[in-house]
Amino acid sequence: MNYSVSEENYIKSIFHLQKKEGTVTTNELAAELKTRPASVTDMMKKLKTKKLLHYQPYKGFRLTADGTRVALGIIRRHRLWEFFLAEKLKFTWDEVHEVAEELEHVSNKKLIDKLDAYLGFPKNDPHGDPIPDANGKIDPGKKIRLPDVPLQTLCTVAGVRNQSAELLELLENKKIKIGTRIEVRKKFEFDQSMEIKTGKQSINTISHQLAENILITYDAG
Amino acid sequence: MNYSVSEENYIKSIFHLQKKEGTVTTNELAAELKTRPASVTDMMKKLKTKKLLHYQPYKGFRLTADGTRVALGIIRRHRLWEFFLAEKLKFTWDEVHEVAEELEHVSNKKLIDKLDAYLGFPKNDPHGDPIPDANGKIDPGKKIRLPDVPLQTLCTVAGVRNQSAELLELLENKKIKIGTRIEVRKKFEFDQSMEIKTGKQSINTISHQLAENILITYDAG
DNA sequence: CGAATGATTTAGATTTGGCTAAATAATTTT
DNA sequence: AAAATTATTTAGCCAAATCTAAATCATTCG
Repeated sequence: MNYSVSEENYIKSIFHLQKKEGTVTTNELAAELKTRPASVTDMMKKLKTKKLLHYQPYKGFRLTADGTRVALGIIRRHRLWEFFLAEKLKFTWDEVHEVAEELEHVSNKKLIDKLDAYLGFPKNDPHGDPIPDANGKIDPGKKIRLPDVPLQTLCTVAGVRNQSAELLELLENKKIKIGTRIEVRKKFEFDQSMEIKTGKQSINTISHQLAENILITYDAG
Repeated sequence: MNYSVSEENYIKSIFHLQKKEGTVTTNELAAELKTRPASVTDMMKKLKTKKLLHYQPYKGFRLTADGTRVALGIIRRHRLWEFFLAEKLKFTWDEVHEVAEELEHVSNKKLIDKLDAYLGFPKNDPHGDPIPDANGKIDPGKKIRLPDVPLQTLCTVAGVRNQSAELLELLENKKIKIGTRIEVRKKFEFDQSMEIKTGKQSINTISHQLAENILITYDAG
């Protein structure tokens, strides 16, 4: 139930990286944490035994539901402290991150919940990022249809507009499901089809009819 | 310039123990920190090389001026957070200590000075203990004459009421100087002489004339 | 396809803080 | 003053989190 500063930093980094990539590699994480790949492997084994991680050697990793819950707790603490530092202590918005990096590891739940109340249950930190509530829920952004997403912007599949077997079959074929990270690379004027990148690398072309039935949000958390 | 959580806890405990005893022993410190004497010895060696401690093997230890400065910084952080928790987050006074134990190790100076300002530069924490200012100074209690001190109460010699060679000779003989910890054990009605304990163990009898010329404070910090 | 390249893991060392057991110093008792 | 007791230190281990170097797996390119 309680994690070391080091474990928390790993969990947090994995959370942020997998938001961008879906799955995280050893080298990516080592670069992010300014440590060595060998150290990452050691920690991954440890986090796997704690059931916070899906991890197969050589295959990258992603957080389990438990891991995600832990990550959201850390992010909640970080962003609440950022809000406090900016709002109450008059730090400028570019100073808050560094200080919050230290404060976020104080994980007393009562402290954080009381801080939240004291601050008036803010929805966003000074950088505009959403603050998870005491249950780890992030106020979901509005769902919008894929054709309305700007180019080169990362977003996450949040739902579909109908449940027909035909649509689901197509989605399955294209490996698109709830939670898949999508970036629109090109929109073709001729037929309104679009080229999208899903997950880490696969490039796909989808029709306008399909795109219209895919709902996304910008911040799945 | 930056110390580990473990080092800080040792420094803080030594500070508090030596306030009571003048000098601190290995076993005392081990009991206080719920660790083993052997671990204490290891840490003492380390803190000595960092010049925070006066330490001769088998002879106990006390903080150097540097060590005291560090200790006051930790205590400042602890007590400011306690004040914040009670005053702003509505923790009860008996809950604040435990949470402040964690927050005190976040040692960003700007954070603490801004917190101090935000709180209105409080002089005492919710337990009534004095909060050192940004320079490590504690608002000194009033100096009072030794005969006015209640029995069995620890206090610290803060000055004398005259500078005569005769008085200084006597003080030297009784090993009483500025900073000496004193506790009054008995007061004899007959001649108003008193029995005092100085430092760790030595018991002394001093005359009323002498006692009247010794000034003390309750909290030397 | 198979070799080269790059990513990842294994093996072994280091640092920090802690532990136990044994040795030694200091103090107290007889 | 010698013996017994208590306090303290030394010696040798352990675990966490890191590192470097070497080995191994996976992929890509000629």
